[in-house]
Amino acid sequence: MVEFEPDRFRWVQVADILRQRIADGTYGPKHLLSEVLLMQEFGVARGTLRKSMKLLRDEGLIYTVPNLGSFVTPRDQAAEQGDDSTE
Amino acid sequence: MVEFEPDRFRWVQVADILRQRIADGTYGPKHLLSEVLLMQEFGVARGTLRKSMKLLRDEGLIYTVPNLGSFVTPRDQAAEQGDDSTE
DNA sequence: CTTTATTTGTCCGTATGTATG
DNA sequence: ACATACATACGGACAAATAAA
Repeated sequence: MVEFEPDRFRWVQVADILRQRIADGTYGPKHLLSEVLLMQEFGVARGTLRKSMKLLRDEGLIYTVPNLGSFVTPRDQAAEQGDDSTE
Repeated sequence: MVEFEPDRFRWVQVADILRQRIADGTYGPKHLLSEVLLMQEFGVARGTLRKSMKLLRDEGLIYTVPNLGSFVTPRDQAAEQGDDSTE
């Protein structure tokens, strides 16, 4: 459960937590940011979470594929070159 | 087509109708409660119908098998012995 | 074994209504 | 009047499992 400060808007606090997780590396480039899971985790409504997601999307931290999900934007796409080939 | 009262939520009214049909015997133990068919019959969205189904499932009136369908919970499982349908 | 159809599970996008500050 | 926050309700789209041909 997440503690929310009454002074700051919830959707701002949620966005702040998500932003930190992205910077922290908790959410990798392939991590799915599901609205349903996140709204359950934070205990907020969908509209609230979507507002947070919109902020992160506006910042370029995540990108959303309609009917699929939202994912973390890779910081360096070129880094994929030197990586594997097993895929 | 089903008439919905504006005062009560649709998913509650749908659940009420389905509950009555189960008690009525319209839906037997082997009857498949298809989401697609029911949403077409009641003229509601899938999310609405799924909410009604969740309520009935929570009440124990129906059970849902993933990727298969939802069925009416037999009141008396032993009754299946002496009872057999033309199927 | 492959294909097709059916069904549930889950995802996002959108709009509306209600309550609160 | 306005923004926040929640719940309801609609729609479309994709994935996975099951059953049947």
